[in-house]
Amino acid sequence: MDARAGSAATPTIYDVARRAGVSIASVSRVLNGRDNPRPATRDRVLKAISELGFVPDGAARALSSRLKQVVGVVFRRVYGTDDGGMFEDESESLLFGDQINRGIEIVAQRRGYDLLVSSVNIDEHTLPNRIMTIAGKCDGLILHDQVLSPAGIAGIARSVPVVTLAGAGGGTVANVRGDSDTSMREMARHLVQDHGYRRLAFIAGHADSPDTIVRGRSFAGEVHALGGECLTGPAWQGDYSAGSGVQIIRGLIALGATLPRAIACANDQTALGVIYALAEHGLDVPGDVAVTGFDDLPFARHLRPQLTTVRQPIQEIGAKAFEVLHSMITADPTVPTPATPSPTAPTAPTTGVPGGPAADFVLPTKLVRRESCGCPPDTRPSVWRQIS
Amino acid sequence: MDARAGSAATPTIYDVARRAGVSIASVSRVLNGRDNPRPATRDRVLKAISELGFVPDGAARALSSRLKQVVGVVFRRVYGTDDGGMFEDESESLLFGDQINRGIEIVAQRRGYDLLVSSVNIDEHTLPNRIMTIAGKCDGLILHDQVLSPAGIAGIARSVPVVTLAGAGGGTVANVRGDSDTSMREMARHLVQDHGYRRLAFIAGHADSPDTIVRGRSFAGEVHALGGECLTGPAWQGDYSAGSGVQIIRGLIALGATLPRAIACANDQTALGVIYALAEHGLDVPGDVAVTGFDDLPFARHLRPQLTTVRQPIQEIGAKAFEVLHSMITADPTVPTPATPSPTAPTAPTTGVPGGPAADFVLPTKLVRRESCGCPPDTRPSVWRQIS
DNA sequence: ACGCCGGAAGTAAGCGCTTACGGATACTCA
DNA sequence: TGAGTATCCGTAAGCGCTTACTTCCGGCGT
Repeated sequence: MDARAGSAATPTIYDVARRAGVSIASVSRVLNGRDNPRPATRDRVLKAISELGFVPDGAARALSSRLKQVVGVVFRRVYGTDDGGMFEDESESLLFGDQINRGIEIVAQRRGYDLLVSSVNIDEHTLPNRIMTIAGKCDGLILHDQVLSPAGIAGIARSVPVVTLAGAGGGTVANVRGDSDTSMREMARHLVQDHGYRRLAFIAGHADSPDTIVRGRSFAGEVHALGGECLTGPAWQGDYSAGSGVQIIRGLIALGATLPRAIACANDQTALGVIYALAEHGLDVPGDVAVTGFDDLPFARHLRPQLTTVRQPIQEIGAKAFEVLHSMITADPTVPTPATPSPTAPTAPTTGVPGGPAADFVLPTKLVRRESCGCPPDTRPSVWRQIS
Repeated sequence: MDARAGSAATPTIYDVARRAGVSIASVSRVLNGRDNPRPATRDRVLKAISELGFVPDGAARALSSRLKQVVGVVFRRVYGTDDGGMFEDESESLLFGDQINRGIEIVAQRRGYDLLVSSVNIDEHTLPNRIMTIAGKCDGLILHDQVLSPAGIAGIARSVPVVTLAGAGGGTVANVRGDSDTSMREMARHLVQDHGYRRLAFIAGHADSPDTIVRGRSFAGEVHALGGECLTGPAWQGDYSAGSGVQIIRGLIALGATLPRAIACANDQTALGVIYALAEHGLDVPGDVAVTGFDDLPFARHLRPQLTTVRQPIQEIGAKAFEVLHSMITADPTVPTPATPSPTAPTAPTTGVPGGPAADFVLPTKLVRRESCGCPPDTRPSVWRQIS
């Protein structure tokens, strides 16, 4: 009456049960560490499991328990501006986004979750489908910056909890980001007041990235407030890649433009490109032009000159994103959140209220002064050169 | 008779069917792009789907179709030797392994598969469980070097197709790796014949990593064959981290040992550490000691001196691993492979025979001569900090 | 006109688990 | 000793899909 007689196929819980002489319920119980089964039974089951090399099927488990223990992470496949070779690997090379993923993974693991990662090419025409497929395979989604339009995000947030990174948040989607505002203002003050630069510029990242918008606005705002001048606009539009930094500087120089005394970049990679292009033309950093970054990626302090930048708690951002998502997942018994986002202050406490309104979590950042802004080089033996 | 009346929960295929006035079978058919449903029907279904924001459940789909369209990737969480700070981020920073994952991901995506990534701490006591859980969530596993003992690998390979990276292969598990032998012999020849070095050394990676074993043996073998001397042994045992390179050199110098004229390292990161430690003691590379790496990670050519190393087709290795795994998955109708591995030549053709014996795929590598071996420098500018 | 045939759509049987329920069994205590 | 109670374990009903099989329907040949 039962075809489950064979032993050829990968073993199922039925095979284990038969072999151990118990019911599938008992097998399931020992599998899940329930304490009902008494030791003797448990041992027989365990024995059968190992003899058969049984591995419980995650799909069946997920279907039955309504929990996949998988979170999806979608990030953008980067194709930065091509500068002709020097940085071609840099763009495919794993930086900011990957560090965040690492942070997510480590925390997720502690909760028994695994990461389903997927990079997307933003102008892929099947994008909606791709994201849908991914959403179907996990309990929740973490979306990096610039992978989906706000409308698209809202759409898929109808069926799966979603946390965005450096996004806008709103609706039922939560958002986690570093505090760009405070630190970029501090950066402006440092450059204008401490170093006395009057003519500065800001190189932006992807045009519609919330982070770059805040960074640029805060920086320029503070510079102006201090009586300085801050160049921005199309000529200063980059895309977060080193290549874009190179192109912008080369373009400006080719046009015979007078460079500003200091250039703040939307991120470290752009700064890397800028410094490279400047060196190419014999310009000294910070002697002729000061340059700063944002993120404080590991390579920032190996650069020459060491890069002044803003440290973001990268892994913490990832960790926070997971925690927020996790609380949405466990608190989600299908009760759609009433919305009404509530921006939270830096070092924001967790939403707390399970199922409560989605929020915007902003983590503190920190200005790291090194050499590229004009500060004196660190003279301590380099081995001890810590992050201060 | 059916409780599926509510509309609060996330919609299922039943909700879509009801709304479109068709059966669930039809919905499923349009979902899977079958051509049966006629346009009119299809449109109604599509409409219902988008109105409901329906996302098919991956677990149910997987359970029913016996295919999850997910491959697991397990890699080791690296905690290299601590050198006191300078390279602390390097180890958590994403290098070789991540590049491979990227390669896997891109190819997997083309086949509709997603990646379930999981890092493991090798001395975690729940490791077997962790891996089992992961295995249960995917159709096949790609195991990076050093994540599981050969016995452990064989065990889980009983229930899921497995491909190892830079492993040993054998049994039913396939293996993919770069050709360390040919290129390390070439490296030895270059160092001994072209540069005339007679006294060299090889710094190994993790003791039981197949790759480092081959690298060391081939290098030393060729050096000896050419009449040179090659130091190896405990004093030259590293762990693939920059920190281990630093410690080894410091140790040697502290002991007052006479350094060899050239040091070949098991990978680029180790070389980075070695160069750093040498500079620390005022030794010039390659003037006093030549140093070489392996992998050709992006940073290798930004080092100063630029690193002579062996280029591995990193992303290709990942891509190949996926392709091999994929063919195992689709050819696996539960028929255990008869074993008998058949080593394949470089640029190995795919196993071909579905369900055929597992194999060892070795991809070609290439010696990249830059400055650290003593060759003349490339003239492009470098903004990367001199390691000193 | 009738029976056939082909394609569209529906019915229902699982896929391999978890778990609510309830039956057995073994203890406890009056 | 018998009822009451705790424990252990088995039965069976899904979870949300895919798909083999069946039904239905309209057009065809003769």
